[in-house]
Amino acid sequence: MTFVLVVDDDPAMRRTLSINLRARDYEVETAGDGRSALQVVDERMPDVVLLDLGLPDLDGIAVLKQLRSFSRVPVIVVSARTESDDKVEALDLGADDFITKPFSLEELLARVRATSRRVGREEPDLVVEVDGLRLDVTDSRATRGDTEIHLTPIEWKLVEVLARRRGRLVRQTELLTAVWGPAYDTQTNYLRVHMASIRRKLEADPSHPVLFVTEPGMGYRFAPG
Amino acid sequence: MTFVLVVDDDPAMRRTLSINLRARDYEVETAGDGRSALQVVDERMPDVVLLDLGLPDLDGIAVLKQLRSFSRVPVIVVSARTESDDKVEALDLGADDFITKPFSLEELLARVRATSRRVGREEPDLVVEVDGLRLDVTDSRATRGDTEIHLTPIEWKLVEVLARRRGRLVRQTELLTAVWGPAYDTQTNYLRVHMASIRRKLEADPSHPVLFVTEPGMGYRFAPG
DNA sequence: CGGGGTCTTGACGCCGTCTTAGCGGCGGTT
DNA sequence: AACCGCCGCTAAGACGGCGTCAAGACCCCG
Repeated sequence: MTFVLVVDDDPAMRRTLSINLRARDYEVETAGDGRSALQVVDERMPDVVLLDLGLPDLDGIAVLKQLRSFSRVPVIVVSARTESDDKVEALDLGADDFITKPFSLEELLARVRATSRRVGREEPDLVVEVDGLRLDVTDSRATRGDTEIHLTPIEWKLVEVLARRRGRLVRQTELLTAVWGPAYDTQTNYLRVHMASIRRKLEADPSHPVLFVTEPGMGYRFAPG
Repeated sequence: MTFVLVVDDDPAMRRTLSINLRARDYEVETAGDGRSALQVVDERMPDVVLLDLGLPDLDGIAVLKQLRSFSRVPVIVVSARTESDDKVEALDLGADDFITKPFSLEELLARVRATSRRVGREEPDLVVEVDGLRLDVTDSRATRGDTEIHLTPIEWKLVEVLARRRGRLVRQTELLTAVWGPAYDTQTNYLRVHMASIRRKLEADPSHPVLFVTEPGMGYRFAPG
């Protein structure tokens, strides 16, 4: 059964959606503000989140941003605002879909179906060990032997994207959009600088990298072993 | 580079979308009717399809239905009709997103980004193995036995285009536009030079190529086996 | 208000890649 | 037999990408 989290500050809207979703055999949880929404996502891992942008405490956009920092749950943004800027921002921040009020219930349900259709692949814990170095990506912990190695947020994000496709080439554009957003997909000097510091921390010999390999003109590859 | 197929019966719309998408570094192909759209999807496997519902020959819905019978490519349906029934039908038939005309270009681009990000690299691996030589095109990796072979970006692009149509002839014009853009589609000397270095790296006997065959006056063919 | 860590930005040198031009071989045509 | 188009091949120089460093902006926290 699909588990949906409805985030909206309007109790009537929460109620309407709950009733209708439950009638279609969805399991439903609701949240009236951003903080509790984030909490529910963290604790109960819903399959889909319906996120209203007009929330009392946090801006809906801010909620989305925070949410994406720890979860990849599909998010459908619901908003009264039709400005395309809002849509663009939400979608680029990691929203999976966008629907404007007023909407027909059938359309919403169809979008929920379309979005949750893709759900199912639960990713295993991402841990890599290479001669003494241990990278626990899901926990954001790195150790060599017994000593802890500290990586900055940007470094972790890069390592994460690369580790998720280990062995495969990840293009510069992809790394850039993953960390800085689509607008920065030509700023390759960012990559050069930050990949350098990643190597300084993780490579046995930073001047001759074997873990984080450059593919000139294309991207980088995380190639342990 | 993301490869987008634009399906619309209105030439002006096709043109507008092509120009704007190409300006953002998308590779674009267009189709004016359902049949050619299905053909392009079959032959060239785009990463995203923008599908207009009002087509001359087949109904857009019918196109979507047929398309889903053989491909899982992400489809964004574009339509002038705002009826929620249409949206529901399209989404349930396997469309990944729905956007109504008139739309802002930025929103469309954001939806393309969101869709292609979501689907990620689910494309089946394109791997070719011929007596000791292994070409993994999706990973951009080439090995003979245990030794890694390094290809440059241009070489990979050429190999990729050829491998995608393995066995079939690919015209010079097409290779040239794929790598250097439409403005260079007569610079056949580029092809001569770069095909030479591809052969030097990948062919067992570069002076008697069997994998990358020249079809004089027409183009090249990747013919493994 | 001050300080440590992080990120951005620009400059520089090195090195591999791409471009460009020229030459020779091969085959078809007249 | 001579010519012409097309292709393979080479090599030199132009070009651009990458790593590196350092200075300054920024931000969070005390």
